[in-house]
Amino acid sequence: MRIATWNVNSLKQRLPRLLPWLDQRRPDVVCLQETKLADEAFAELLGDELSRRGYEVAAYGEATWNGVAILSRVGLDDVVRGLDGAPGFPKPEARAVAASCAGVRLVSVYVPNGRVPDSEHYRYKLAWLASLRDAVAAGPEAIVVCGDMNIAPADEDVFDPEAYIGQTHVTSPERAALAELQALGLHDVVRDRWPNERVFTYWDYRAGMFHQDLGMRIDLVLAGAPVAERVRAAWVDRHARKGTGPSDHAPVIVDLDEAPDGDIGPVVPPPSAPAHRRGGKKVKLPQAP
DNA sequence: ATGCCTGAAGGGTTCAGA
Repeated sequence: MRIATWNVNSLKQRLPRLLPWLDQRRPDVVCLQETKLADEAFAELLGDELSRRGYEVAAYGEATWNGVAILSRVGLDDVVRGLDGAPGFPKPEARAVAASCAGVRLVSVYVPNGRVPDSEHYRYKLAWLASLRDAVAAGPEAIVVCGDMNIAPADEDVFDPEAYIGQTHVTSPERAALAELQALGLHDVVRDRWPNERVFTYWDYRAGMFHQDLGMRIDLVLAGAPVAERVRAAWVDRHARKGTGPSDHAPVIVDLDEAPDGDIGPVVPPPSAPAHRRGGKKVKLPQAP
């Protein structure tokens, strides 16, 4: 079974990239973030295109901002929109949707950005993460939390740790919240597979950051033990960040062995690992206002 | 000068993103 997660930064704008990508990579389950579409608009925009490809859809969106979804062609049951008891800003935002697909509980999440440490937005982010932790703790072991965590788990996950000191995405409380989530038994399957590689999932659109490989790894696939032990491949699809009209995030793709009870999905070999070197030149970061 | 790109809303510009 092939699982993918992708922050598409507007489904409407990304349609010319999403559909060919679905046909090329043929994921069985796709977790999307930043769809920026209300559910009716989602269905109208790509309901037909997705059902033609065999996908069922669990969308949880709103106009303008946020929005998450799960696409599955291996079953889609017990859909839950939002997180129980999660804070809003001030109203609940469309940042989590869960569904069961071929025996795996999937949660597609778009964690609040946080903006500036100690701001209201930052406290909202930490409170939201606490709700996510509680939801995962109440869920099954065969769970995968996928999505844009808006946290770089370690200094190795940003292109220049010194430039990020004091910035959101790398602060201790954020990393501690992520560690709490992982302490429930979730494995960061991409880092586990590539412990010493330079691996990013997000590159700012500006200043040629992608082409210099100056990015961050903030989109994660966190798998419970029964799923993590089935991982056969876990990689970032950088190809999807190239060319015309890309999202600023690349998809993360994870292939699982068939489940013990015999779920069989397509098996496609991953591309060879990129020969990136560690390090990179320093670039001045955009400063908060 | 510096939010350098991109998307969205709404209005002739501003905010948000990480």
